[in-house]
Amino acid sequence: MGHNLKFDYLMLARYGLEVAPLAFDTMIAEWLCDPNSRNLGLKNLAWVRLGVEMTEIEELIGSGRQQQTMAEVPIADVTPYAAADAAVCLGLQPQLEEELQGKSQLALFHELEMPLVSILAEMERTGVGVDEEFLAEYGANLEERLSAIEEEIYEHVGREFNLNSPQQLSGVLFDTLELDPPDRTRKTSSGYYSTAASVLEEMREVHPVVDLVLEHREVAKLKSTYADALQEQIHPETGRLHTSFSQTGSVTGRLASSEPNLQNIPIRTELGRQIRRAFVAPADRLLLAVDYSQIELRIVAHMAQDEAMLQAFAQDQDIHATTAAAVFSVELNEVTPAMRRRAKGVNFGLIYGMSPFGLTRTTDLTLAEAEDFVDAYFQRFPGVKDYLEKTKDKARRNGYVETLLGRRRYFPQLKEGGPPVSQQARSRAQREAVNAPIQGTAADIIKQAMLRLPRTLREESLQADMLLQVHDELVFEVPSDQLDPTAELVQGVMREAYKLDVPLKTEAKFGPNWFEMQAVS
DNA sequence: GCCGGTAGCCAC
DNA sequence: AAACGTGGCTACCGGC
Repeated sequence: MGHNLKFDYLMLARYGLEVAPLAFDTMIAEWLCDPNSRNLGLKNLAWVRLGVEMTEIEELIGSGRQQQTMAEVPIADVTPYAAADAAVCLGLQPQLEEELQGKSQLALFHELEMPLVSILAEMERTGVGVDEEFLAEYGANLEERLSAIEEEIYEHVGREFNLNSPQQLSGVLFDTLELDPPDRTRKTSSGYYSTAASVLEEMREVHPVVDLVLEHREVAKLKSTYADALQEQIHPETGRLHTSFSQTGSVTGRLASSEPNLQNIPIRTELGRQIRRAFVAPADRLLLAVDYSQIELRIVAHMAQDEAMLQAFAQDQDIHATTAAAVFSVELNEVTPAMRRRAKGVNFGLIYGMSPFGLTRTTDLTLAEAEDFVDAYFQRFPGVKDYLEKTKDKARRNGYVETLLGRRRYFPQLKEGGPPVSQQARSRAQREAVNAPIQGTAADIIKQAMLRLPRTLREESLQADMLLQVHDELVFEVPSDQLDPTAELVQGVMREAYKLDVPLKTEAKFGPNWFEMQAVS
C-alpha cells in the first residue's frame, strides 16, 4: 500500500493536507484532456505548461535523491519540493478546467472520475484475502515440475543452458539441435529465430524437447509471476493483497492494476487457474464475482443500431451462434461447433478493428476464406459496416473518437491535414480508433456501476465489500448469509448502470475462493 | 547496482 | 511470426 498514491492522498486529505488531492485532480484532468500524454509525467508537463525552464525545476526540486522514498527524505529537504508541487498544480487548475470544458470532458471529470477516486481507494485499502500456505505449496509443486523438465531437456540437448533466455534457447533449438524453423519464422531484432509459443506450437512433432520447452514456459511463468510474486506482496499487517488501481494508465478509459496486477490472474489453463484457490474469503464470508456478458458486442449493437444484432440480443440469443447462422446461411440449430468458433473469432476481430489478414492469425481460416467471411459478415450486419465507416470518418473529420459518455481519444495522425504517417501506422491508428469507443464505453459503464454500488449496498444494510474490478467483472466479499440479496442488488445496479438499446446481461458466481465458484441460483 | 530495451506471456 | 484492441510483469542482457 505504500506505493498507493490514491490511498496516500486520501489519508493526507483526512489529516487536512489538501495539497496531495489537488495533485491527483490535476493528474486526472491532464489525462482526460490527453490520455496519450501519460508518459510525459505530470510534473514535467505541469512545469512546461506554466512556462518554467527545466533548469529552474531542478533548482526547485533538487536532484539525486531518486533512490530514496519520500519517507526517507528529511522534512526540510522535501518541503520545497512539496510546496513547488502544490504550486504547479494550483497554477495549472484554471488552464485544465478550461481545456476540459473545451473538450466537453468536464462532466466526465467531476461526475465520474473524481467521485471514483475514493471508491477505488477504499477497494485498495480493503485488499483481497490470500492463502499464503496454498501459494507456498503451489509454488513448491511448480518448482519440482520445473526441475524435472529441465533435467529432461538437458538430457536431450546434451548440455545445460539457461532455459529462461530466449536467445540461448534459440541457439539450442536451431543450431545445436539443427531443427528447422517453420516457414516465415521471424528473426528477432537481436538476430535470432523467435522462440515464441506460436512458433514452438508448429514444431511440436519435430523434436520431443519442444513440448518440454512449452511446458517449462507455462510453469515458469506461473511460478515467477504469480506463486512467488504474490507471496512477496502480501501486506505484513493485513495479511491481504492490496493492488493499486490506476485511473490514468490506459488510453481508452479502462483502469489498470499494478503491484500486484490483479487483473491478469490466470484462468485459461487448468494449472494456471489453480492460482485462484489462493484468493479466499474469510470464515463466514464468500467471494461473489459478477461479470457483464458480452458487454462489448452489446455496445457495438447499440452504437451501430444494427437490426440483426439488436434483435439477437433482445432475444437473448447465443451471439456467436447467431453470427455463425447468419454468415453460413444456416438455421440456428444447424450451427456446428466449428462454425460457431469461426464466428466467435470474427466477433472478437470486430471489436479490435479487424482486417481479413488479422483474422488468419487467431482463427484457422486462410486469407481467402477470411476475406469471404468478412464480406458475408458485413452483408448480414450492414449496420456494423456503416458504423465502422462512420467511426473512421469521424476520426478523419474531427481528429478524435468518443465513447457514449463523451470520453475522447485523439488521433491527430488520422485528421485530415494532420501529420503524414505510413500506411502501416495509419491502419494501426484506424484499428485503435474503432476499438477505443467500444472498449471505452464498457469502461464508462462499469465505472458508473462502481460509483453507485457501495452506497446502494449500505442503504440496503448489506455488508459486502467491493474488492476488485477486472474490466467487465466486479469481485466482492460478502457475509455468507447475505449472498442472495447482495447478488440481486449488485446485478441490478450493473444492469441499470447505463441504458442501452439492448439489455445488459450479468452472470453471478460465488464460492469460498476464486477457483471454486458456482452460479448464484 | 540501476536503467532501459527486448522477448515473451498473463488477463479482458 | 504475422496488420485485430487495452494493459502489467518477469527474465535476460547490454550499457552506464
